[in-house]
Amino acid sequence: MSTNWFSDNSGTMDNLNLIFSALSHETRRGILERLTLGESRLSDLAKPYDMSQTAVSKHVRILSDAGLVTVERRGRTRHCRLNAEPMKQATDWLIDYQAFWLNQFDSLARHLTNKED
Amino acid sequence: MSTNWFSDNSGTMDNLNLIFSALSHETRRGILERLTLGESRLSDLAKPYDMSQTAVSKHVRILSDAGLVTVERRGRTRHCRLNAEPMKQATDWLIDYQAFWLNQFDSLARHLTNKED
DNA sequence: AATTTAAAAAACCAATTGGTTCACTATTGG
DNA sequence: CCAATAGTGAACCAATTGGTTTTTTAAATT
Repeated sequence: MSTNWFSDNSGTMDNLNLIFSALSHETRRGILERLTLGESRLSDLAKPYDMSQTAVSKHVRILSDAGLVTVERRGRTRHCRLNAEPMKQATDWLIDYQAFWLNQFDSLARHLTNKED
Repeated sequence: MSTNWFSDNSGTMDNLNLIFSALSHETRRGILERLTLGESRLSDLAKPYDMSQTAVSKHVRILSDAGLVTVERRGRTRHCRLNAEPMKQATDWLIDYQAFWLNQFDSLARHLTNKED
């Protein structure tokens, strides 16, 4: 697919892999949702979950690797906050994709209903 | 996160896991992009890729499990086509999420610029 | 009927994921 | 200084992923 109309060969594909992969786990989506309410310490982030803080820390790391969360060290605590800009890459892919698909669907619908082609 | 404003407890989370996970691999996004051009046999789908047809078949299976592709058996060939409706779930999550985030950002911006709060 | 073709199934493998526990490093507070 | 707190790092584990090759099934072709 290297010569497809969608490709850009600018390294954003790798980002998309990381971003979609990060979004594919419920815990991580939960963390992101939580962070829309405002910045949070790691330990606070971990509280609602029935898993070790170490596990949550790993999830945060994955979000951070995907660029979706930034972690600022402040004393002995880590403060996480959203960085939604990279998320836009994912949204854009989906929107573009849907545009193409809807277009195709419209063509099909036009064809089936014989309205204007 | 079971009592979060985002949750719906209606099983769509599992779908989101499958959908985002399916989207997190370049080959699978490539297949979807290819399918926006129209339906395709599995063997044709596999041609551009430097991997076995079995591997591509597995990718298609993952897309199919996520509901993004439907496979119709026609004689000895399998014909794949898009089913973009489930994709809307992913788009909706991202859009909703961005809305919340942008909202938060606006609040922050207002606060920082001291314009109206 | 025999051969080729399309695709899945099965068995296998290395690498990754998602979790654990335990040890360690800082940092804060008494 | 000492104890408690916040967090990471390392080692470990079972399950999953992404690929392979080989086998099998079923349909099309000759």
